[in-house]
Amino acid sequence: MISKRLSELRKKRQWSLQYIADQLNIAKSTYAGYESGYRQPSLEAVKELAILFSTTTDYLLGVTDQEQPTIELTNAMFHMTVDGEQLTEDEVMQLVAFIRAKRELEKHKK
Amino acid sequence: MISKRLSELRKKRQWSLQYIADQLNIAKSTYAGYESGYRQPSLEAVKELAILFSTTTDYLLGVTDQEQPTIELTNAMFHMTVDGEQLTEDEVMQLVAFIRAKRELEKHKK
DNA sequence: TAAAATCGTTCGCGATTCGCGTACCTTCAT
DNA sequence: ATGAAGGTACGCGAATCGCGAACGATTTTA
Repeated sequence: MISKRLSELRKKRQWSLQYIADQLNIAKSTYAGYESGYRQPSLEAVKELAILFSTTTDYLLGVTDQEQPTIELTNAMFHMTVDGEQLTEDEVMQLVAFIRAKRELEKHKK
Repeated sequence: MISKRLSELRKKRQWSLQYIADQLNIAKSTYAGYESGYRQPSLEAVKELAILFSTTTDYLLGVTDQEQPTIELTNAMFHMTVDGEQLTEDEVMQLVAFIRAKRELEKHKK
């Protein structure tokens, strides 16, 4: 799974094997092994690859299928900030109400 | 890092080493090795542990320090939904404006 | 156009690390 | 006392790692 993900991400960015190997300070053949599935990267390497590709380790490992996480606002089991300041539960609910009202309005416009 | 995280999460849930080993179908000593730092779990094990603990692999690996992800709304590099429906970039910006205005108002109330 | 560089792939080697069973020590309930 | 359960530590064989080297195919440079 991770081999597929790495291959996709690298090609999308048009990076070479050597470039990534240099970023992680490993041999080209080592990284090539990750993509071919011949080798498994160390946990540390997985971590660095996620950062390099600006994605999450969950995506690389196949825990999730989305390169960037999708958040359902009505699910309050996560935290959000605006300008670095935490949103309260109330504020999240107000946001949801705001979006719903706005959509309702647009539906009637048509 | 992962050893520390695993140890914390397990103790918080008051689970035994044996229980987790059973869930992952590995030996107790194997999982114990993960917590002591004597061994590193396979990528597959990391994946399963994240699911078992209801957290993310990013947290286990120390990419992030939050058990549940925190999202900065002004960073538009992620996706959000309300009632399963994707928010547009415009809508996200409106939300941010809404929160900022609300906070400004509250600041003046005091 | 010839030479050199870059790219991706594969393989063997030595070294490292894995997963398991086992043994050991505590604590607690029988 | 005895046994079950939790946690820790270690040796062993097996599996896997990371690296350098070699290769053919393109692309770039001289």
